[in-house]
Order: sequence, then C-alpha cells, then structure tokens
Amino acid sequence: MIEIQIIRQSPELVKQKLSVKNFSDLHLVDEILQADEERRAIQKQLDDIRSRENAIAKEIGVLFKEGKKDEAEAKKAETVSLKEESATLTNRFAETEKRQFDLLVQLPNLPCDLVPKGKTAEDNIVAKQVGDIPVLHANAQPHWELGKKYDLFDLELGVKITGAGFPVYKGKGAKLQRALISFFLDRAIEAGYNEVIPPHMVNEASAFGTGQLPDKEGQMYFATADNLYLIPTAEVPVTNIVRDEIFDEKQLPIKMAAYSPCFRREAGSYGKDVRGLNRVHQFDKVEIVQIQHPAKSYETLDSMCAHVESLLQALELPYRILRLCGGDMSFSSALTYDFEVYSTAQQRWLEVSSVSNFETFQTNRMKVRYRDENKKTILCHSLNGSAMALPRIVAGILENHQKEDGIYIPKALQPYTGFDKIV
RNA sequence: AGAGAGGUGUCCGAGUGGUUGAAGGAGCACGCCUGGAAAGCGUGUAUACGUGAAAGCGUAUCGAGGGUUCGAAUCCCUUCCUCUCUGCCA
Repeated sequence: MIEIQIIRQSPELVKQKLSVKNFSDLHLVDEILQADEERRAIQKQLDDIRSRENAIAKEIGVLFKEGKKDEAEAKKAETVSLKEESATLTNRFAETEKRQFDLLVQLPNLPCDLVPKGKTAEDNIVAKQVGDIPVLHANAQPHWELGKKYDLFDLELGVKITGAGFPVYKGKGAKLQRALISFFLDRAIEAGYNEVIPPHMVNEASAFGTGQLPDKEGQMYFATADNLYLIPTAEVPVTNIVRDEIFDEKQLPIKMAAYSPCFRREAGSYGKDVRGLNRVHQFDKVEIVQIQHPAKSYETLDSMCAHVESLLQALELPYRILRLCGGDMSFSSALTYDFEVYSTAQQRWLEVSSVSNFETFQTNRMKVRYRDENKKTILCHSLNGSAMALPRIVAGILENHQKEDGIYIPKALQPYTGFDKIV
C-alpha cells in the first residue's frame, strides 16, 4: 500500500510512476485525495465534538462527587445533541476511511527509477547473461522424458493421488529435491540468514500484509472450514513474522531464510507452459527475506541478486538476469530482477528466481517500522527473493547436465546427493 | 471437542463505572553521586490519526468487534487466543 503522505505530497509524480507500471486507473489517485481530504475534515469535527463530550462527562463526574445531583442531571441534557452529532460523524468517518482504504489498496506499488517502461515480458531488459548454452548430444530429451527414463518423478501418479500439477518425486529424484533444499538453506545460512520454518497456512491478515489479498485471492488455495490460505510462497508467513514490530535501527537488517512447499492454483495456465515440471500446483522453494533500512535497501537488493547468482554458478547452469519492465512487474514490487535458467532441450528460458525490493509497500500494510535517532518511527523496506524454486532448477539440471551415459550432478551438490550421476 | 480460568504498557502486576493513557515494581535512557563501578537519588520511557514551523494540543486505543451509560480497562453480547482438567491424536 502506497503511503498516503506520498500521494498527498506529489500526486502528479505518483500518477506518472503508476503509468510506468502500465496502470491506467489514474483517476483513483484523485479519488483517494478527495477521500483523504474529506476524512480529515470529518475527523477535525468529530474530535472536537468528542472533546466537548468528554469535558461534560468529567464535569458530571465532579458534580456527582460533590453531591450536586440536580446540576449533574441538567448537564446530561447538554450531551443529547452532541451524541447525535458524534454518532453521525462517527459513521461518516468510518465510511470515508474505508472508502479511502479500499481505493488505496487498489494501487500497485510505485516502480523505482530503474524500472524500464514496457508492457510485456518482451520489454524486460536482459541485465546479464552468463554461461554457455551446452551443446547436447543427438538423443537429448526434455526433463519430463528424463524423469520417466530414470524414474525420478511421476506426474500421472500425482494425478491419481491429488490431481494435475502435484508431482510425486521418487528415488534419486526425491533425494535430489532434498539435496537442493539443504544446499540452498546452507548457502543462505552462510550468507547470514537466519533459518526459520514457518507455518504453511496463513490467516487473512498475513495474506493481506504481503499483498496477496485482496486482489490475488484466486491464486491461493483456501481452507474454508478454518479460513486459512495455503501459502503460495514462504514470503508470506516469513515476512509477517515482523508484522507490527518496531525495530531499533541497529537491529537492521533482519535476514531470514525459509524452506517451504508452495501452493498455487495457477488458474488459467495451459499448454507447453505447464508441461512436466514447468508449472505445477505444489513445489518446493527456499526463500530469502530481508527487512532493511530504507537508505540501504537497494544495496541489499544487489547483494541478494549476487547470492542467487552464486547459487546458479555453483549448479553450473546457464542463466540470465532480467530487469523487469513496468508492465511485467508484480503488484507489490518497486524493482524486480528475474533469474532464468536456459532449458536446453526445450530451447526456452525458465524463471527460477525473482528478487524484489518492495520498499514500504508491504511494511506499510504490516506496520513494520524502525526507530531513528530522533525516536521517530519510520517504515522499513522489505525485500525477498527465491533462492531458489526447485522444479525448474531440477529441469535445468536434468536437461543441461544430461550426457549419453546419464545425468551429472554438479560438484557443489554432490555432498548433498551422495551420488555424482543419475544412471 | 467438553468443563473451568484468564487476556492490561518492553516485562511483571494493580485496577469491578467518574479528571485512569492507565497505580506500583522491574527493565531501559539520561543526569547527579563515585577514582571507577555497584548501590542510592532525580528525570524520562506506547502507538496511530488529526492539528501545528515547533513545543504542544485534540481524538482513539487495556485481545478484536458490537452494545448499555452523561461517562467503560471496569457491566452486557459476539468472536479470537492462552492456560488447567477431561476426551481424541502424530
């Protein structure tokens, strides 16, 4: 949620930035300002009346104590009209406040100055491309064929048990999953992140805090009996750990890493996008989250990107880094870098990580602040990134490291798998 | 899931209708004292919104939401959570 102060101070700049994100309902900005003005005007009146009510109540209290019952009863009459007025104003205030909130929540985050204009994925900027695309042997196969060939995962079996998009990992495929999770977590811990194991279901307040609600409701699985959402990413429970907290400036940054399964309904996805492990409803991911001082958050974003990059290098995968254009960025983000691994057998890039700075968009919703040297409370910045999402990494490893005689496990991963080759 | 108890500030803890944003204590910060420290003494120590250049002032907040009342932390209703006992269970 954009801070109202920013909209109040520079509505035109806000509109201009929103249009970089391809957001066209700019009239919302004016409506917000109008509601804001109205709200403040009502609050002034309301506070004034309540102040008078309070004063009279106190006087009545004193009169009763002094035993002046008649005077006290007379005073009561004075409050009648005030009570009516304050009741009306209270309603109007609540309405206006809600109207402002409902509008405010519809605005996506403002992109930072580095975000390129653009509408679709085509307009993203390739910031960096590393690693040669391997030349595969003649019988090279896509990962779903390799999964069958080496009995690593079974999608049909998942259909039987649950439904489409719920893979069953088997044998060395299962071990590879576990190895990657441990590897990613250990690397995060080495980089100073504190490991947490969060709940895999969240309440409405948490889903609101990170920006999943209200607009992305349909993307999450919802347990109606208990009003809980299955998490689409560990970002949601992990970032909410600091909800409503006020930190000492010295405590920043807060660095947390978590492994969790992720559940996504992925309504509307189809075709070659969903082949094999390309897009599934349940997958594993290690997520890194930081809560940082506003002045340092972009430095932190760079360091998080460097961390993800080091993982891709350790796994010996060809990758590229994209700086997302305004139109392709998520609702909550101010700047996002996507990491893609080249799927050689499919001849396409697969997104394996997304690292974002949300600035105050999430922390404003969650009220995550720090206290500066003047004891003022100021919103922190929040950042997160996948480090990393497993299925497409698995796809990348299987496809890029396949040889005639089997699939080679990158050296860095061998201590975790306990084998150096899948045959 | 059933029965009972309870949810107050950073923490402990008082408070069952009247100047209570909230006693007291601990902690923390600053100052005095000290050669230095401890002890002691003094001062300060919530958040949000509104208003103001600022100091400040106003309003709201004692799990959450609603109600009674001139007035609610205190009474009533709803709801969430915690603890104890019983049941069930990895």
